[in-house]
Amino acid sequence: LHEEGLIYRDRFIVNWCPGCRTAISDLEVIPQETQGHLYTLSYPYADGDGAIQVATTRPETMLGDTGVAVHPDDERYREKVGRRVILPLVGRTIPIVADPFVERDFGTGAVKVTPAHDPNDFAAAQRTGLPPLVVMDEGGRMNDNVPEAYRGLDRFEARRRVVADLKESGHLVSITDHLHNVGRCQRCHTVVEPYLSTQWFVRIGPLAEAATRAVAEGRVRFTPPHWINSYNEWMGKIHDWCISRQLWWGHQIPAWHCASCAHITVSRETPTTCGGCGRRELTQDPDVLDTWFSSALWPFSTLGWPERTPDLLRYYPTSALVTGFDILFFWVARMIMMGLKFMGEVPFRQVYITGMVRDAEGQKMSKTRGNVVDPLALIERHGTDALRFTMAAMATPGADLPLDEDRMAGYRAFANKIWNATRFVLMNLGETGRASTPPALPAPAELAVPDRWILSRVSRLAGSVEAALEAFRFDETANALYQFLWHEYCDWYLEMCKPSLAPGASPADVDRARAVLLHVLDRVLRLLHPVMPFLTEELWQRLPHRGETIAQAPYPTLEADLLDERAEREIALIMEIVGRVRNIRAELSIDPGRRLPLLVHAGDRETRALLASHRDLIAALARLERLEEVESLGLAGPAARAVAAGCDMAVPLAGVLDLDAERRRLQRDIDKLSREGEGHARKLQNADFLAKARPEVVDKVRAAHDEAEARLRRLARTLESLG
RNA sequence: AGGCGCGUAGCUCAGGGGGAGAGCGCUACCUUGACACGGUAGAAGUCAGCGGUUCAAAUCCGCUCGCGCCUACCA
Repeated sequence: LHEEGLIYRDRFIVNWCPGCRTAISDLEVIPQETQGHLYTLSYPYADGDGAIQVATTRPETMLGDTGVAVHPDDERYREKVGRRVILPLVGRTIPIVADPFVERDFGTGAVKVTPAHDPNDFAAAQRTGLPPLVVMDEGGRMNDNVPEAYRGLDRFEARRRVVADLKESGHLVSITDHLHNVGRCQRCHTVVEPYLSTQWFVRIGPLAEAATRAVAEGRVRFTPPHWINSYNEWMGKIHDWCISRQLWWGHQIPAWHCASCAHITVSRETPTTCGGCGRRELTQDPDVLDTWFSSALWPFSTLGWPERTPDLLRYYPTSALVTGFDILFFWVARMIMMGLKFMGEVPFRQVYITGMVRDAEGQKMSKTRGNVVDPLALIERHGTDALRFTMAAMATPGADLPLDEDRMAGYRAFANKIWNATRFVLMNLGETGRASTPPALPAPAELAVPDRWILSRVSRLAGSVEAALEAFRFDETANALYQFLWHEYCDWYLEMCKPSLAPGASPADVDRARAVLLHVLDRVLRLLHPVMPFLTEELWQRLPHRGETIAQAPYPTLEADLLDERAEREIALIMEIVGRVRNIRAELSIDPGRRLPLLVHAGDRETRALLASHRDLIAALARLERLEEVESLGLAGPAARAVAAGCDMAVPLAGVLDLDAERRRLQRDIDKLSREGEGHARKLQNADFLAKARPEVVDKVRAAHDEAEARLRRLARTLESLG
């Protein structure tokens, strides 16, 4: 970079931390809104009466003033330009100059110029030829360039003394409250001082331009993409980067100073002679590089660069960088710059910007801030996997994630649920559990509908998980796994399996159930492994499995031959029937242990066939005494009624039916259906809707409307029959 | 000062032009041989407000209010 003129050494205004006694970059200065004061000072003209008034928030810097500036077009001061004023307390005479950087509307329209201690003043001084005068040392104390009374004083003590003395001498016009941003050191919080010193800089323009282009061309993609705006905005107004630090830790700058001449030798190897005069009295520059400069090289420097090692060739560029937006400029942008510069290619194809974990007050957690929640304490309370799962579940792209311990507790319960589900499977495996490899999945023809249903569902799950991971949707990944494992596998499939595993079940049923239970559990554990690595490994090892570790087991993908829409439809209807019976039981306060008779009138042949083949399953899930298919429900007598997709149902409750409760229950269902039906009807009566909406939407609404109406009629009749 | 994002159930948050969702919490009942860190059923929202686009808006657009963040050399 130095050979190409992209690194240079210059005497320039930098951000200086008097606490750390080093230069820092723009990014390391944290602006903090602070209630301060605006001091208006009066500088008398050297050649006659009167004075010019200037305003400042840092009165101590007046000791380093070498001029006063006004706007060239400001009528009030036009004839003052070129005159001289006497700097109070110091006695130096300094000129009044004109420069367009002055805001005519602010303060008095005249500004004191302290080139060595203010970036604007420095720039203006370079344009107008005012000399810089450094009045502080590296620790922020006034140096020997100020009158003796102030020498050695800390800058804030000097401020008090200067103000007091100006007041005394009549040069202080006013003090007003003033809210402004004060820059503080990111590391030690000391107020940063703009300070003239000699430092090394990166000429950032060409590097930033290439990096901006790479992102614009899509060679690096951002997730979520809106971060590109921030990236571009920063790149657009970037300043040269001060990379030298007066610190001890870091890469020492490979520059050697000659004791005899002013030449500086910059070299990869330690030079033996000065590149300027050829003598041998060389000392290496004591400064080190900004740690972020070294970090910018990380994607290739860690892989053996500048050698073209096999690692470098294979892993550069890498596929994705996962990181936080707080180091988007510090690190990500600079890795792109340096990667393009030295490798001729971006360092990564994708940047996934995570949300920021925040504390209970919504504050960013950081080591510097000291408000970090100890992850070990969270792990102690909820478990490692629960913590990790929570992070994944909360990771909506673009949103922060406030730490929610209640939610984490919920995911600990989920981990416990998985543990118990696996325990159930293990205790039902019999000799299958002692086999070294999992049993083969039976042929589809030998599988029961619930088997085909759960296999179809887990295959679909693998497909959604893959899509979610591809899109960096870790929240969708976690939620899909949670929903499937708890509410499909545990709530329904395990319950559906129990009859097949009960004593007295046929050996064929037992084998079939074992094989499917294991297959699905194995798949879901693998799918879950990236999000709950410890639990899944522990459980997987206890199941019959192939391979050393679940981490190396193939990641499941959608298996099209396992998809079975018919089985999914059938199970959905079974779930609805069972749900209706459970609702009747709960709403009418019927003893949960009591086995109920259920009369069903099927509306079509398909439903009739379904009922016939799943009589035992429905009876087991709904805790029925018997399931009876009837031609008509009219003769059922006192009974709780319900309608499902393809059938009407009645639970005869002679002698115990609470008619009022039953009426309320039915009425509530009717109300709900009516609201739905009205919404649909309104649309279907709207000619514009029928004409302009997409046909499939119209069809969908019409079907939903007809279904709602049909159910509504049947429910209304039922309610009427109650009198 | 510019830029970005967010306001959806009591809480924490998904969703995102056509049926308002999840977890936790809440209510009722249940110790049923995997699991009470559990089960079943249920209550609960003017999707911040106003206006616009559209056959149709929580969803798109504009404005307002509130909150958060980033960037910035007004002394």
